[in-house]
Amino acid sequence: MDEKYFPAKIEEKWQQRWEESGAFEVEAGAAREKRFYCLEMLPYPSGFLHMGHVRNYSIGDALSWFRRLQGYNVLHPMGWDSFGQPAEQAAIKRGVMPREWTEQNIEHMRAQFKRMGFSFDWRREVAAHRPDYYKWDQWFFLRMLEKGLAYKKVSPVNWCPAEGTVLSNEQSSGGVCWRCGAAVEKRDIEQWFLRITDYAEQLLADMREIEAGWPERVLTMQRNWIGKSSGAYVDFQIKDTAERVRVFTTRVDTIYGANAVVVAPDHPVVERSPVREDVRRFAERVRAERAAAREPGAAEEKEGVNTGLMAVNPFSGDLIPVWAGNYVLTEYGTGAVMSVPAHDERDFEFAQKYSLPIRRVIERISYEQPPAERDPAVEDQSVAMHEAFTEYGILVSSGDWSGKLSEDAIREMGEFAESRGFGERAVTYRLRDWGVSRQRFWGAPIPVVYCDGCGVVPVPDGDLPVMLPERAEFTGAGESPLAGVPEFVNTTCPKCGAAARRETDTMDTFVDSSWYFFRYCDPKNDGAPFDGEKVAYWTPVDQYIGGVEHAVMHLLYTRFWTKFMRDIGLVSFNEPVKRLMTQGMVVAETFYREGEDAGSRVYFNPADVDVVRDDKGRIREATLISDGHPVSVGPFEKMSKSANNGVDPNEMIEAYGADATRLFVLFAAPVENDLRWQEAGINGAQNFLRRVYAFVRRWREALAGAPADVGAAGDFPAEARRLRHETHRTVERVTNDFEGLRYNTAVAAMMELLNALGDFKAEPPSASPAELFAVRESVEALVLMLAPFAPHLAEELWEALGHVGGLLRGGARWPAFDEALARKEEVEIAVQVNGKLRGRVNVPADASEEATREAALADERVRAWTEGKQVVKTVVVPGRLVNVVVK
RNA sequence: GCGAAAGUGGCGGAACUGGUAGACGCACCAGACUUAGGAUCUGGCGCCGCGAGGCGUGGGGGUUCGAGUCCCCCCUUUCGCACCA
Repeated sequence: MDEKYFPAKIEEKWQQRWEESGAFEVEAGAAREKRFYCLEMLPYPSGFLHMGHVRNYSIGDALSWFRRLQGYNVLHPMGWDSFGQPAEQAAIKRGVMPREWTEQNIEHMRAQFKRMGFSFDWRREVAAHRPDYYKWDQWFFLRMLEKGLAYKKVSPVNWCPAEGTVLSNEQSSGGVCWRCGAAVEKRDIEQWFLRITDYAEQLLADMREIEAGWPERVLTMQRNWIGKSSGAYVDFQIKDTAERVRVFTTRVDTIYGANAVVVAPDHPVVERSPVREDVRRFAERVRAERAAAREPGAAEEKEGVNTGLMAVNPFSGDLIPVWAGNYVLTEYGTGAVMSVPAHDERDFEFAQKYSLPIRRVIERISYEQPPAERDPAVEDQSVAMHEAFTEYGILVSSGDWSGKLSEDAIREMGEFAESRGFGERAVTYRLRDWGVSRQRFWGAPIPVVYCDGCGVVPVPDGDLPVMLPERAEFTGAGESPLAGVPEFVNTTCPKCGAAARRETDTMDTFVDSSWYFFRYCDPKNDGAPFDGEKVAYWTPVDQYIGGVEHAVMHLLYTRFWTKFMRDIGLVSFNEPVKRLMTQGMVVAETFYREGEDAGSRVYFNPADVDVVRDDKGRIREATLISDGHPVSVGPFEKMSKSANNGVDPNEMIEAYGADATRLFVLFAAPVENDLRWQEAGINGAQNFLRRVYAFVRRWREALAGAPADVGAAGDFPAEARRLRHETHRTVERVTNDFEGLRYNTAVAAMMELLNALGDFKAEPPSASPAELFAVRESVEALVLMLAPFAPHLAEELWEALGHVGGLLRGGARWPAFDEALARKEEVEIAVQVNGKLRGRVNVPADASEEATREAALADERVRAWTEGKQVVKTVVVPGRLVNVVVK
């Protein structure tokens, strides 16, 4: 053992050993109950590891080590979400082909992962861009096509007219092209969709199965995203025409209060309007305003135009006007609503603005007096209504329905509409079908062929994969670069053999990530996406770890994909992930000064900047320490691959070692909190490791002579008993903390144990067998518990303590704790007088209530406070406190 | 606007089902060892007070022998949804 702790040396040594021994390579085997699938969201191979990655994978790696040491067969794989735009951007900017660029990045990042010492089974690596992977994307697509779950429809995309190219939502944010600033248009193109809406109900209902293991917040977001809403369609006849306008409402019970039908500005019924030119101009203006709006979807002031059309309320027979309104969305429901200002906030606002009548038809249920029936002849019954009454209640002024409760009326009126043929009860969802077409090069080609004679023809399974060409023209303009590769486009029809054209759209990269973790179970299979038995052994995933930003997209898609896989017999469960943990972001304080060149900024290392904060913790002033001059201050910025201000993990590894870096990110904050990166803290982590190292080095030789079992150790003196108690208590705490991924407190507990070891009085050369036993037991437990956080050092110390074969191959086991030893022998009891802490007494842990009370009352300080007072009562909480109430 | 979560020292954060608030660490202060240290070790470290003691978990009220924890009102922050009919 070296005199000092040299992380680089130790880490290199063990990374090599792990590689040679295949320490992290696993196969299906053992009992299913003793297997554990630990999964972290796979990264996009940008080429650089950032602290967010380090955090994400340190969390999973620690859990994997913990389970392995507990004797589980642990699958902990890694792969690459390697399709997607940045590779095409690199091609446009630097002329390097996407495949080459991606492979280089993967090489680089894999090396970085290895330097971090993450315990991945690299033989199982998958990468979305490799044909042996995307072949199965295509295979799944064909299965969906067979089941009618994949279909084509015309749908609007964001289109930059200046460049003639399709943009993603992100690229067209603010309604302008991110590159040239031209106003983005909506253009209709035919695109492929997957019918996720067929699964809307299941996606909601099956949340029951994962409620216990998923963060409430994620489930809520998914629930909102799916947006189930039960109500009814009702048809309003348009007077003097054969047309009907269908509206969707959840509150059909309020229909007698409808003062208008309001349609979206581009609703087809507008064609019938005598003032359709006005409405068209209105629609145009609304569209323009939306495009110019800074935040898309932000609420605008309600506006509308009276179309001059009249509609018949099918329940009451009332004739009401048809308006076009900017607050009615084309995309939701039927693009038309009935406006009931008395009982809907938006309609109320609209009615106020245009002075439309407000008719109250729902009253709060009152048990004292029956609701007042209002005179139906009087239009404005908004007496004392300052806002809409949106609760359920009792119907009034509603013809035969008056007197009914909202709940009953909603059901019965829906049924009534159905029986009369002017409506139906219905459930709608906000969830849309999943558009998977991308007019891009770097994605899995959609495996269909267009033939003049046969139409849309699926590529036969035997012809998969439809390979991406190696090269293409990348200009950033026009349609998918694939369309410019004749060898790709021109093919023959699989059905009739005639000349045909391939689909040039590729799939959304979320397709790749919807099922990748099944492929890890059987990554080399070339006859099927995976072997059913292998997947049955490993899945569902026991613990999934990733960022909240995937709460709806990825995590909803993968649930959908799993249900589809179940329906075609590939898996036998409903939900792919039992437990989900969403870790917080790593954020960095960045400081910059505007540079010489316009728009350029000079960044400073946060460690060199002295900060003054206000009482809210916000930065008020920052001073560059090196030269004492003030610099301007930036807000906290998210450290991410797109930000060039991140902390480079390589620098951390070089300065402190991978072990200290890992330990620190897990210790610095609870895993679900955001972590503000402050380099100052990391030396604390390194210091801890150094002290563990020094302790082992000091005791190593003496411990070799420690008795092998308790029996041989003899009697334990008080101090050794105390140490054993600390050891067992710490093992208990750390073990429990692991179950809840509470790494910060687990590390704190280990630090306490080291402090206890440091306080241990005996010196190695003169320690008694019992003392040696206690120290050895403690140190070994500490080293084992350290393995998930600092695996290199743990291996090194485990070896130094005389164990051979390494932690995993050598059969080391997570320490067990003895319940009895984990309990204290003697406890400190707080003594309160009238609820105020006045003293502390020590009593045996098993002291009776009476004995505890007596000890408390006998305490000198307590007596000073109770002297001459009457003791009204005493409350004794065994093992905790005594409260003496005096008067 | 609606919904959810959260407010604890200078900072990150502990505190099991109501029971000793501030574990552990960072930063800071003092001392030791050093030619030196941004290394290491020892001690201190919520606020006020010389002290006894008092105050203290965003603010206000309540329940209780006892409240960071439970209840009510308010404030602030973060996140999500944002005209979803």
